[in-house]
Amino acid sequence: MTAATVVPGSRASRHSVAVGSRKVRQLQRCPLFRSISDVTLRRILEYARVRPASRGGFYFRQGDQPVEIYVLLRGRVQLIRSGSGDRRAILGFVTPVEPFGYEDALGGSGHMVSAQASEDSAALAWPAAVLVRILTDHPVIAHNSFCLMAARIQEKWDRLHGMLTESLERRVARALLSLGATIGRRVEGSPAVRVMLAHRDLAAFVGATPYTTSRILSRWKRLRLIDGGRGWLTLWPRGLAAIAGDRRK
Amino acid sequence: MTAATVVPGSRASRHSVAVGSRKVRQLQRCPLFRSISDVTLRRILEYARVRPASRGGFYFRQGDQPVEIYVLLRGRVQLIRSGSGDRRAILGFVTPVEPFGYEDALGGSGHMVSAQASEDSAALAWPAAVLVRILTDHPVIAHNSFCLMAARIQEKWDRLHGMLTESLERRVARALLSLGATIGRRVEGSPAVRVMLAHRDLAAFVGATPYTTSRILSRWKRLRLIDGGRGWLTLWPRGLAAIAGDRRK
DNA sequence: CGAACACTTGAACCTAATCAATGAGTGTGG
DNA sequence: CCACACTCATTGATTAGGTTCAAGTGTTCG
Repeated sequence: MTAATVVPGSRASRHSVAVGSRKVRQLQRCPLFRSISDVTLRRILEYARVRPASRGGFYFRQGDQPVEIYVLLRGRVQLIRSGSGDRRAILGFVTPVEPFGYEDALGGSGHMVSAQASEDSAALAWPAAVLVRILTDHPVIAHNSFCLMAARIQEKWDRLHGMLTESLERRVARALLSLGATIGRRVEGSPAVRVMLAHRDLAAFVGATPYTTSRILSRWKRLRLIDGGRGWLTLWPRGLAAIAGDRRK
Repeated sequence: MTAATVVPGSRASRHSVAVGSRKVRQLQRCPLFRSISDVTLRRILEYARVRPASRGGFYFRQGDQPVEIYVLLRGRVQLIRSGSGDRRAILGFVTPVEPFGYEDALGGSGHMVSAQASEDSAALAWPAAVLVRILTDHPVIAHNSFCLMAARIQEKWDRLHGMLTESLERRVARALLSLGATIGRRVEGSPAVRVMLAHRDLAAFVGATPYTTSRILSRWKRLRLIDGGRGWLTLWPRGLAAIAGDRRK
Protein backbone atom coordinates (compact mmCIF):
# COMPACT_ATOMS: atom_id res chain seq x y z
CA MET A 1 0.00 0.00 0.00
CA THR A 2 2.07 2.89 -1.26
CA ALA A 3 -0.86 5.25 -1.81
CA ALA A 4 -0.12 8.77 -0.71
CA THR A 5 -1.07 9.56 2.86
CA VAL A 6 -4.27 11.55 3.03
CA VAL A 7 -3.80 14.61 5.19
CA PRO A 8 -6.84 16.81 4.75
CA GLY A 9 -5.80 20.41 4.55
CA SER A 10 -2.15 19.55 4.35
CA ARG A 11 -1.59 22.39 1.91
CA ALA A 12 -2.89 24.95 4.33
CA SER A 13 0.48 25.85 5.77
CA ARG A 14 3.63 25.53 3.75
CA HIS A 15 5.75 27.88 5.74
CA SER A 16 7.50 27.59 9.02
CA VAL A 17 5.50 27.93 12.19
CA ALA A 18 4.61 31.31 13.59
CA VAL A 19 6.16 31.04 17.02
CA GLY A 20 4.16 32.78 19.70
CA SER A 21 5.33 32.62 23.28
CA ARG A 22 2.18 30.79 24.20
CA LYS A 23 2.91 28.01 21.75
CA VAL A 24 6.47 27.77 22.95
CA ARG A 25 5.33 27.42 26.51
CA GLN A 26 2.82 24.78 25.49
CA LEU A 27 5.52 22.82 23.72
CA GLN A 28 7.79 22.85 26.71
CA ARG A 29 5.24 20.57 28.33
CA CYS A 30 5.89 18.06 25.56
CA PRO A 31 7.96 15.20 27.00
CA LEU A 32 10.47 15.60 24.20
CA PHE A 33 11.14 19.27 24.88
CA ARG A 34 11.29 19.27 28.64
CA SER A 35 14.07 21.54 29.97
CA ILE A 36 14.72 23.07 26.57
CA SER A 37 15.38 26.78 26.40
CA ASP A 38 12.99 29.05 24.52
CA VAL A 39 15.69 29.98 22.04
CA THR A 40 16.57 26.42 21.14
CA LEU A 41 12.94 25.45 20.91
CA ARG A 42 12.20 28.29 18.53
CA ARG A 43 15.06 27.22 16.32
CA ILE A 44 13.81 23.66 16.22
CA LEU A 45 10.33 24.90 15.45
CA GLU A 46 11.63 26.51 12.30
CA TYR A 47 11.95 23.09 10.75
CA ALA A 48 8.35 22.21 11.53
CA ARG A 49 5.16 22.61 9.55
CA VAL A 50 1.66 22.67 10.91
CA ARG A 51 -0.51 19.87 9.62
CA PRO A 52 -4.21 20.18 10.26
CA ALA A 53 -6.40 17.12 9.88
CA SER A 54 -10.16 17.02 9.97
CA ARG A 55 -12.04 14.26 11.72
CA GLY A 56 -11.33 10.95 10.06
CA GLY A 57 -8.20 12.16 8.27
CA PHE A 58 -4.97 10.19 8.48
CA TYR A 59 -1.52 11.45 9.35
CA PHE A 60 -0.09 8.20 8.10
CA ARG A 61 -1.25 4.68 7.40
CA GLN A 62 0.20 1.36 8.35
CA GLY A 63 2.57 0.16 5.65
CA ASP A 64 3.61 3.67 4.65
CA GLN A 65 7.24 4.61 4.75
CA PRO A 66 7.71 7.20 7.50
CA VAL A 67 8.34 10.66 6.09
CA GLU A 68 7.51 12.88 9.04
CA ILE A 69 7.32 12.82 12.80
CA TYR A 70 4.59 14.63 14.66
CA VAL A 71 3.69 16.39 17.87
CA LEU A 72 -0.03 16.83 18.35
CA LEU A 73 -1.07 20.42 19.07
CA ARG A 74 -4.82 20.06 19.44
CA GLY A 75 -7.53 17.49 18.84
CA ARG A 76 -7.04 13.78 19.26
CA VAL A 77 -5.40 11.06 17.22
CA GLN A 78 -5.95 7.33 17.48
CA LEU A 79 -3.28 4.82 16.61
CA ILE A 80 -5.14 1.99 14.94
CA ARG A 81 -4.25 -1.17 13.16
CA SER A 82 -6.52 -3.25 11.02
CA GLY A 83 -5.20 -6.77 10.77
CA SER A 84 -5.79 -9.61 8.38
CA GLY A 85 -9.38 -9.97 9.53
CA ASP A 86 -11.86 -7.14 9.45
CA ARG A 87 -11.33 -6.43 13.11
CA ARG A 88 -9.80 -3.10 13.98
CA ALA A 89 -7.65 -2.57 17.03
CA ILE A 90 -6.96 0.75 18.70
CA LEU A 91 -3.43 0.62 20.03
CA GLY A 92 -3.29 4.05 21.61
CA PHE A 93 -4.65 7.55 21.94
CA VAL A 94 -2.55 10.63 21.34
CA THR A 95 -3.42 13.80 23.25
CA PRO A 96 -2.08 17.30 22.69
CA VAL A 97 1.61 17.91 23.04
CA GLU A 98 2.39 14.24 22.74
CA PRO A 99 4.74 13.07 19.98
CA PHE A 100 3.64 10.32 17.64
CA GLY A 101 4.92 8.50 14.61
CA TYR A 102 8.55 8.83 15.56
CA GLU A 103 9.07 5.30 16.81
CA ASP A 104 8.35 4.10 13.32
CA ALA A 105 10.75 6.62 11.81
CA LEU A 106 13.59 4.92 13.67
CA GLY A 107 12.32 1.35 13.82
CA GLY A 108 12.99 0.60 10.20
CA SER A 109 9.95 -1.51 9.40
CA GLY A 110 7.73 1.26 8.07
CA HIS A 111 4.64 2.38 9.91
CA MET A 112 3.13 -0.43 11.94
CA VAL A 113 -0.01 1.54 12.74
CA SER A 114 -2.23 4.17 11.19
CA ALA A 115 -2.71 7.55 12.86
CA GLN A 116 -6.25 8.79 12.40
CA ALA A 117 -7.69 12.02 13.77
CA SER A 118 -10.76 11.21 15.84
CA GLU A 119 -11.66 14.89 15.94
CA ASP A 120 -10.43 17.96 14.08
CA SER A 121 -6.76 18.19 14.94
CA ALA A 122 -3.51 19.93 14.23
CA ALA A 123 0.01 18.69 14.64
CA LEU A 124 3.53 19.91 14.16
CA ALA A 125 5.43 17.88 11.60
CA TRP A 126 9.16 17.54 11.12
CA PRO A 127 10.76 15.71 8.22
CA ALA A 128 11.96 12.35 9.51
CA ALA A 129 15.48 13.13 8.35
CA VAL A 130 15.58 16.16 10.64
CA LEU A 131 14.83 14.00 13.66
CA VAL A 132 18.25 12.37 13.59
CA ARG A 133 19.94 15.77 13.41
CA ILE A 134 17.87 17.13 16.27
CA LEU A 135 18.76 14.14 18.41
CA THR A 136 22.47 14.44 17.74
CA ASP A 137 22.59 18.25 18.07
CA HIS A 138 20.61 18.43 21.31
CA PRO A 139 21.65 15.91 23.94
CA VAL A 140 18.84 16.98 26.26
CA ILE A 141 16.23 16.11 23.68
CA ALA A 142 17.98 12.82 23.07
CA HIS A 143 17.80 12.10 26.77
CA ASN A 144 14.14 13.07 26.92
CA SER A 145 13.51 10.84 23.98
CA PHE A 146 15.14 7.90 25.71
CA CYS A 147 13.00 8.36 28.76
CA LEU A 148 9.88 8.76 26.66
CA MET A 149 10.46 5.61 24.68
CA ALA A 150 11.36 3.72 27.82
CA ALA A 151 8.16 4.88 29.46
CA ARG A 152 6.17 3.80 26.43
CA ILE A 153 7.72 0.37 26.49
CA GLN A 154 6.81 0.08 30.15
CA GLU A 155 3.27 1.21 29.41
CA LYS A 156 3.00 -1.37 26.66
CA TRP A 157 4.27 -4.08 28.99
CA ASP A 158 1.53 -3.16 31.37
CA ARG A 159 -1.13 -3.34 28.73
CA LEU A 160 0.23 -6.55 27.25
CA HIS A 161 0.24 -8.11 30.67
CA GLY A 162 -3.40 -7.13 31.08
CA MET A 163 -4.32 -8.72 27.79
CA LEU A 164 -2.46 -11.89 28.73
CA THR A 165 -3.98 -12.39 32.15
CA GLU A 166 -7.07 -10.33 32.88
CA SER A 167 -10.75 -10.83 32.18
CA LEU A 168 -12.57 -8.53 29.83
CA GLU A 169 -14.47 -6.84 32.63
CA ARG A 170 -11.29 -5.87 34.43
CA ARG A 171 -9.69 -4.74 31.21
CA VAL A 172 -12.62 -2.45 30.53
CA ALA A 173 -12.50 -1.03 34.04
CA ARG A 174 -8.78 -0.40 33.86
CA ALA A 175 -9.05 1.09 30.40
CA LEU A 176 -11.74 3.49 31.55
CA LEU A 177 -9.71 4.60 34.53
CA SER A 178 -6.63 5.11 32.42
CA LEU A 179 -8.53 6.91 29.66
CA GLY A 180 -10.27 9.04 32.23
CA ALA A 181 -6.90 10.18 33.51
CA THR A 182 -5.56 11.02 30.05
CA ILE A 183 -8.32 12.07 27.67
CA GLY A 184 -11.00 12.69 30.29
CA ARG A 185 -12.28 15.99 31.66
CA ARG A 186 -13.46 16.48 35.21
CA VAL A 187 -17.14 17.28 35.53
CA GLU A 188 -17.62 20.58 37.38
CA GLY A 189 -18.26 20.15 41.07
CA SER A 190 -18.18 16.38 41.02
CA PRO A 191 -15.65 13.59 41.26
CA ALA A 192 -16.95 12.33 37.92
CA VAL A 193 -14.86 12.32 34.77
CA ARG A 194 -16.25 12.61 31.27
CA VAL A 195 -14.58 10.90 28.35
CA MET A 196 -15.61 11.68 24.79
CA LEU A 197 -15.27 8.23 23.29
CA ALA A 198 -17.49 6.02 21.19
CA HIS A 199 -18.28 2.72 22.86
CA ARG A 200 -17.12 0.90 19.79
CA ASP A 201 -13.74 2.57 20.13
CA LEU A 202 -13.55 1.46 23.71
CA ALA A 203 -14.29 -2.04 22.49
CA ALA A 204 -11.54 -1.84 19.89
CA PHE A 205 -9.18 -0.63 22.60
CA VAL A 206 -9.77 -3.50 25.02
CA GLY A 207 -10.03 -6.15 22.32
CA ALA A 208 -13.71 -7.00 22.48
CA THR A 209 -16.83 -6.73 20.38
CA PRO A 210 -19.10 -3.70 20.81
CA TYR A 211 -21.81 -6.13 21.96
CA THR A 212 -20.06 -7.50 24.97
CA THR A 213 -18.69 -4.09 25.85
CA SER A 214 -22.19 -2.64 25.75
CA ARG A 215 -23.46 -5.35 28.11
CA ILE A 216 -20.74 -4.59 30.63
CA LEU A 217 -21.39 -0.87 30.42
CA SER A 218 -25.15 -1.40 30.82
CA ARG A 219 -24.58 -3.40 33.96
CA TRP A 220 -22.37 -0.64 35.36
CA LYS A 221 -24.95 1.96 34.48
CA ARG A 222 -27.50 0.07 36.53
CA LEU A 223 -24.99 0.06 39.40
CA ARG A 224 -24.51 3.84 39.00
CA LEU A 225 -20.82 3.38 38.33
CA ILE A 226 -20.92 5.13 34.99
CA ASP A 227 -23.25 6.93 32.66
CA GLY A 228 -22.96 7.13 28.93
CA GLY A 229 -24.51 7.84 25.57
CA ARG A 230 -23.61 8.08 21.95
CA GLY A 231 -19.96 9.01 21.87
CA TRP A 232 -19.43 9.81 25.53
CA LEU A 233 -18.99 8.21 28.92
CA THR A 234 -19.01 9.59 32.41
CA LEU A 235 -17.33 7.59 35.11
CA TRP A 236 -17.01 7.75 38.86
CA PRO A 237 -13.46 6.51 39.37
CA ARG A 238 -14.00 5.29 42.92
CA GLY A 239 -16.42 2.54 42.00
CA LEU A 240 -14.50 1.41 38.96
CA ALA A 241 -11.28 1.20 40.90
CA ALA A 242 -12.84 -1.52 43.01
CA ILE A 243 -13.59 -3.61 39.93
CA ALA A 244 -10.21 -2.92 38.37
CA GLY A 245 -8.36 -3.83 41.53
CA ASP A 246 -10.31 -6.81 42.78
CA ARG A 247 -8.73 -10.16 42.44
CA ARG A 248 -10.74 -12.71 40.49
CA LYS A 249 -13.56 -11.97 38.10
CA MET B 1 8.94 -5.92 47.60
CA THR B 2 12.32 -4.43 48.34
CA ALA B 3 14.05 -7.74 49.00
CA ALA B 4 17.50 -7.95 47.50
CA THR B 5 17.63 -9.34 44.02
CA VAL B 6 18.74 -12.93 44.00
CA VAL B 7 21.53 -13.45 41.55
CA PRO B 8 22.99 -16.88 42.17
CA GLY B 9 26.72 -16.77 41.85
CA SER B 10 26.81 -13.02 41.72
CA ARG B 11 29.91 -12.99 43.84
CA ALA B 12 31.83 -15.11 41.39
CA SER B 13 33.29 -12.21 39.46
CA ARG B 14 33.89 -8.88 41.08
CA HIS B 15 36.47 -7.60 38.66
CA SER B 16 36.26 -6.15 35.24
CA VAL B 17 35.77 -8.44 32.30
CA ALA B 18 38.63 -10.27 30.70
CA VAL B 19 38.35 -9.02 27.15
CA GLY B 20 39.23 -11.63 24.56
CA SER B 21 38.94 -10.79 20.90
CA ARG B 22 36.29 -13.46 20.55
CA LYS B 23 34.09 -11.83 23.15
CA VAL B 24 34.56 -8.43 21.54
CA ARG B 25 33.50 -9.78 18.19
CA GLN B 26 30.50 -11.44 19.75
CA LEU B 27 29.46 -8.19 21.37
CA GLN B 28 29.67 -6.29 18.13
CA ARG B 29 26.68 -8.34 17.04
CA CYS B 30 24.74 -6.81 19.93
CA PRO B 31 22.30 -4.25 18.53
CA LEU B 32 23.63 -1.65 20.97
CA PHE B 33 27.23 -1.99 19.89
CA ARG B 34 26.82 -2.20 16.15
CA SER B 35 29.51 -0.22 14.30
CA ILE B 36 31.57 0.36 17.43
CA SER B 37 35.32 0.07 17.16
CA ASP B 38 37.18 -2.63 19.09
CA VAL B 39 39.00 -0.05 21.12
CA THR B 40 35.89 1.79 22.26
CA LEU B 41 34.10 -1.43 23.01
CA ARG B 42 36.95 -2.64 25.18
CA ARG B 43 36.89 0.59 27.11
CA ILE B 44 33.16 0.29 27.71
CA LEU B 45 33.61 -3.30 28.77
CA GLU B 46 35.86 -2.16 31.57
CA TYR B 47 32.82 -0.85 33.39
CA ALA B 48 31.02 -4.16 33.13
CA ARG B 49 30.87 -7.15 35.43
CA VAL B 50 29.92 -10.68 34.49
CA ARG B 51 26.85 -11.94 36.30
CA PRO B 52 26.19 -15.64 36.09
CA ALA B 53 22.75 -16.93 37.01
CA SER B 54 21.76 -20.52 37.35
CA ARG B 55 18.44 -21.81 36.11
CA GLY B 56 15.61 -20.15 37.98
CA GLY B 57 17.73 -17.26 39.25
CA PHE B 58 16.60 -13.68 38.84
CA TYR B 59 18.55 -10.76 37.46
CA PHE B 60 15.90 -8.46 38.82
CA ARG B 61 12.31 -8.61 40.00
CA GLN B 62 9.34 -6.47 39.19
CA GLY B 63 9.08 -3.64 41.67
CA ASP B 64 12.83 -3.41 42.22
CA GLN B 65 14.59 -0.17 41.59
CA PRO B 66 16.88 -0.64 38.58
CA VAL B 67 20.52 -0.76 39.56
CA GLU B 68 22.12 -2.40 36.55
CA ILE B 69 21.55 -2.93 32.87
CA TYR B 70 22.43 -6.19 31.18
CA VAL B 71 23.52 -7.79 27.98
CA LEU B 72 23.01 -11.53 27.90
CA LEU B 73 26.12 -13.50 26.97
CA ARG B 74 24.84 -17.05 27.09
CA GLY B 75 21.80 -18.95 28.25
CA ARG B 76 18.29 -17.58 28.11
CA VAL B 77 16.31 -15.14 30.19
CA GLN B 78 12.54 -14.76 30.34
CA LEU B 79 10.86 -11.48 31.11
CA ILE B 80 7.90 -12.40 33.25
CA ARG B 81 5.29 -10.60 35.21
CA SER B 82 2.98 -12.06 37.79
CA GLY B 83 -0.07 -9.89 38.20
CA SER B 84 -2.64 -9.52 40.91
CA GLY B 85 -3.99 -12.98 40.23
CA ASP B 86 -1.83 -16.08 40.33
CA ARG B 87 -1.48 -16.08 36.59
CA ARG B 88 1.98 -15.53 35.25
CA ALA B 89 2.65 -13.89 31.91
CA ILE B 90 5.82 -14.21 29.86
CA LEU B 91 6.37 -10.90 28.14
CA GLY B 92 9.50 -11.77 26.25
CA PHE B 93 12.52 -13.99 25.75
CA VAL B 94 16.06 -12.68 25.81
CA THR B 95 18.68 -14.49 23.74
CA PRO B 96 22.45 -14.03 23.82
CA VAL B 97 23.88 -10.67 22.94
CA GLU B 98 20.54 -8.95 23.50
CA PRO B 99 20.33 -6.14 26.06
CA PHE B 100 17.69 -6.30 28.75
CA GLY B 101 16.60 -4.32 31.75
CA TYR B 102 17.69 -0.98 30.37
CA GLU B 103 14.24 0.28 29.39
CA ASP B 104 13.33 0.21 33.04
CA ALA B 105 16.50 2.04 34.01
CA LEU B 106 15.32 5.02 31.99
CA GLY B 107 11.57 4.68 32.31
CA GLY B 108 11.44 5.86 35.87
CA SER B 109 8.78 3.52 37.25
CA GLY B 110 11.09 0.85 38.54
CA HIS B 111 11.20 -2.60 37.03
CA MET B 112 7.89 -3.54 35.45
CA VAL B 113 8.94 -7.13 34.85
CA SER B 114 11.14 -9.79 36.39
CA ALA B 115 14.06 -11.26 34.50
CA GLN B 116 14.48 -14.94 35.25
CA ALA B 117 17.08 -17.26 33.78
CA SER B 118 15.33 -20.22 32.17
CA GLU B 119 18.65 -22.00 31.85
CA ASP B 120 22.11 -21.42 33.26
CA SER B 121 23.11 -18.03 31.94
CA ALA B 122 25.65 -15.26 32.10
CA ALA B 123 25.24 -11.60 31.38
CA LEU B 124 27.33 -8.47 31.33
CA ALA B 125 26.12 -5.88 33.80
CA TRP B 126 26.75 -2.16 33.87
CA PRO B 127 25.73 0.09 36.72
CA ALA B 128 22.62 1.97 35.63
CA ALA B 129 24.36 5.28 36.26
CA VAL B 130 27.00 4.40 33.71
CA LEU B 131 24.37 3.93 31.03
CA VAL B 132 23.64 7.63 30.83
CA ARG B 133 27.32 8.43 30.48
CA ILE B 134 27.80 5.83 27.77
CA LEU B 135 24.87 7.23 25.84
CA THR B 136 26.14 10.78 26.02
CA ASP B 137 29.78 9.91 25.33
CA HIS B 138 29.09 7.65 22.36
CA PRO B 139 26.59 9.03 19.87
CA VAL B 140 26.70 5.87 17.79
CA ILE B 141 25.53 3.81 20.75
CA ALA B 142 22.84 6.36 21.44
CA HIS B 143 21.66 6.02 17.88
CA ASN B 144 21.72 2.24 18.07
CA SER B 145 19.76 2.47 21.26
CA PHE B 146 17.09 4.61 19.64
CA CYS B 147 16.67 2.15 16.83
CA LEU B 148 16.57 -0.76 19.25
CA MET B 149 13.90 0.77 21.43
CA ALA B 150 11.91 1.81 18.39
CA ALA B 151 12.09 -1.71 17.03
CA ARG B 152 10.93 -3.07 20.37
CA ILE B 153 7.97 -0.75 20.45
CA GLN B 154 7.03 -1.88 16.98
CA GLU B 155 7.37 -5.50 18.00
CA LYS B 156 5.15 -4.87 21.00
CA TRP B 157 2.56 -3.18 18.81
CA ASP B 158 2.51 -6.26 16.70
CA ARG B 159 2.03 -8.55 19.64
CA LEU B 160 -0.56 -6.31 21.25
CA HIS B 161 -2.48 -6.25 18.02
CA GLY B 162 -2.44 -10.02 17.95
CA MET B 163 -3.78 -10.19 21.49
CA LEU B 164 -6.53 -7.71 20.62
CA THR B 165 -7.79 -9.38 17.47
CA GLU B 166 -6.61 -12.92 16.93
CA SER B 167 -7.86 -16.30 18.12
CA LEU B 168 -5.77 -18.39 20.44
CA GLU B 169 -4.96 -20.91 17.74
CA ARG B 170 -3.49 -18.27 15.47
CA ARG B 171 -1.63 -16.68 18.34
CA VAL B 172 -0.02 -20.02 19.18
CA ALA B 173 0.95 -20.59 15.55
CA ARG B 174 2.45 -17.14 15.21
CA ALA B 175 4.23 -17.44 18.53
CA LEU B 176 5.78 -20.75 17.51
CA LEU B 177 6.96 -19.35 14.20
CA SER B 178 8.43 -16.32 15.87
CA LEU B 179 10.05 -18.31 18.64
CA GLY B 180 11.39 -20.78 16.12
CA ALA B 181 13.12 -17.92 14.35
CA THR B 182 14.67 -16.51 17.52
CA ILE B 183 15.32 -19.21 20.09
CA GLY B 184 14.97 -22.20 17.76
CA ARG B 185 17.67 -24.38 16.26
CA ARG B 186 17.43 -26.00 12.85
CA VAL B 187 17.31 -29.79 12.92
CA GLU B 188 20.13 -31.24 10.84
CA GLY B 189 19.11 -32.09 7.32
CA SER B 190 15.50 -31.07 7.70
CA PRO B 191 13.39 -27.97 7.42
CA ALA B 192 12.27 -28.57 11.00
CA VAL B 193 13.15 -26.26 13.86
CA ARG B 194 13.53 -27.34 17.45
CA VAL B 195 12.63 -25.03 20.31
CA MET B 196 13.57 -25.87 23.87
CA LEU B 197 10.50 -24.53 25.62
CA ALA B 198 8.10 -25.92 28.18
CA HIS B 199 4.54 -26.01 26.96
CA ARG B 200 3.41 -24.16 30.03
CA ASP B 201 5.80 -21.35 29.11
CA LEU B 202 4.34 -21.23 25.64
CA ALA B 203 0.93 -20.95 27.28
CA ALA B 204 2.08 -18.10 29.49
CA PHE B 205 3.49 -16.40 26.42
CA VAL B 206 0.30 -16.49 24.37
CA GLY B 207 -2.01 -15.80 27.30
CA ALA B 208 -3.72 -19.14 27.69
CA THR B 209 -3.90 -22.03 30.13
CA PRO B 210 -1.58 -24.99 29.69
CA TYR B 211 -4.69 -27.12 29.11
CA THR B 212 -5.97 -25.37 26.04
CA THR B 213 -2.46 -25.01 24.69
CA SER B 214 -1.89 -28.72 25.09
CA ARG B 215 -5.07 -29.49 23.19
CA ILE B 216 -4.01 -27.32 20.26
CA LEU B 217 -0.55 -28.86 20.20
CA SER B 218 -2.01 -32.37 20.33
CA ARG B 219 -4.18 -31.64 17.32
CA TRP B 220 -1.18 -30.33 15.43
CA LYS B 221 0.83 -33.39 16.37
CA ARG B 222 -1.86 -35.57 14.83
CA LEU B 223 -1.61 -33.44 11.69
CA ARG B 224 2.19 -33.88 11.66
CA LEU B 225 2.72 -30.12 11.91
CA ILE B 226 4.78 -30.34 15.06
CA ASP B 227 6.24 -32.81 17.49
CA GLY B 228 6.96 -32.23 21.12
CA GLY B 229 7.72 -33.57 24.54
CA ARG B 230 8.60 -32.47 27.98
CA GLY B 231 10.32 -29.14 27.54
CA TRP B 232 10.77 -29.17 23.78
CA LEU B 233 8.91 -28.66 20.54
CA THR B 234 9.83 -29.35 16.95
CA LEU B 235 7.97 -27.50 14.26
CA TRP B 236 7.73 -27.59 10.51
CA PRO B 237 7.33 -23.91 9.68
CA ARG B 238 5.61 -24.48 6.36
CA GLY B 239 2.49 -26.01 7.83
CA LEU B 240 2.21 -23.59 10.72
CA ALA B 241 2.54 -20.62 8.42
CA ALA B 242 -0.70 -21.66 6.78
CA ILE B 243 -2.52 -21.57 10.10
CA ALA B 244 -0.87 -18.32 11.16
CA GLY B 245 -1.68 -16.62 7.90
CA ASP B 246 -5.17 -17.90 7.18
CA ARG B 247 -7.99 -15.49 7.63
CA ARG B 248 -10.71 -16.56 10.03
CA LYS B 249 -10.39 -19.06 12.81
C1' DC C 1 12.98 -46.86 42.80
C1' DG C 2 10.14 -43.33 44.20
C1' DA C 3 8.70 -38.58 44.12
C1' DA C 4 8.03 -34.51 41.73
C1' DC C 5 6.92 -32.39 37.79
C1' DA C 6 5.24 -31.71 33.00
C1' DC C 7 2.04 -32.99 29.95
C1' DT C 8 -2.48 -35.05 28.32
C1' DT C 9 -7.31 -35.89 28.14
C1' DG C 10 -12.28 -35.84 29.46
C1' DA C 11 -16.45 -33.49 31.19
C1' DA C 12 -18.79 -29.53 33.00
C1' DC C 13 -18.94 -24.81 33.14
C1' DC C 14 -18.50 -20.00 31.82
C1' DT C 15 -17.13 -16.12 29.20
C1' DA C 16 -17.44 -13.71 25.15
C1' DA C 17 -18.61 -13.84 20.12
C1' DT C 18 -22.12 -14.16 16.72
C1' DC C 19 -26.58 -13.48 14.68
C1' DA C 20 -30.72 -10.87 14.57
C1' DA C 21 -33.68 -7.25 15.65
C1' DT C 22 -34.77 -2.85 17.69
C1' DG C 23 -34.11 1.71 19.53
C1' DA C 24 -31.76 6.25 19.92
C1' DG C 25 -28.82 10.30 18.11
C1' DT C 26 -26.91 12.86 14.35
C1' DG C 27 -26.62 14.92 9.99
C1' DT C 28 -28.67 16.07 5.46
C1' DG C 29 -31.68 17.79 2.14
C1' DG C 30 -36.17 19.14 1.02
C1' DC D 1 -38.59 22.30 10.65
C1' DC D 2 -39.39 17.76 9.54
C1' DA D 3 -38.49 13.37 7.21
C1' DC D 4 -35.14 10.36 5.94
C1' DA D 5 -30.96 7.84 6.07
C1' DC D 6 -27.15 6.51 8.55
C1' DT D 7 -24.45 5.25 12.23
C1' DC D 8 -24.07 4.02 17.06
C1' DA D 9 -25.90 1.64 20.90
C1' DT D 10 -28.77 -1.88 23.29
C1' DT D 11 -30.79 -6.37 24.11
C1' DG D 12 -32.12 -11.30 23.48
C1' DA D 13 -31.08 -15.99 21.81
C1' DT D 14 -27.71 -19.00 20.33
C1' DT D 15 -23.11 -20.85 19.57
C1' DA D 16 -18.20 -21.35 20.00
C1' DG D 17 -13.91 -20.97 22.28
C1' DG D 18 -11.40 -21.42 26.58
C1' DT D 19 -11.23 -22.27 31.39
C1' DT D 20 -11.68 -25.06 35.27
C1' DC D 21 -11.70 -29.26 37.83
C1' DA D 22 -10.31 -33.88 38.04
C1' DA D 23 -7.89 -37.88 36.91
C1' DG D 24 -4.32 -40.28 34.62
C1' DT D 25 0.22 -40.91 31.91
C1' DG D 26 4.79 -40.39 31.06
C1' DT D 27 9.78 -38.17 32.22
C1' DT D 28 13.28 -36.78 34.76
C1' DC D 29 15.99 -36.59 38.65
C1' DG D 30 17.52 -37.44 43.33
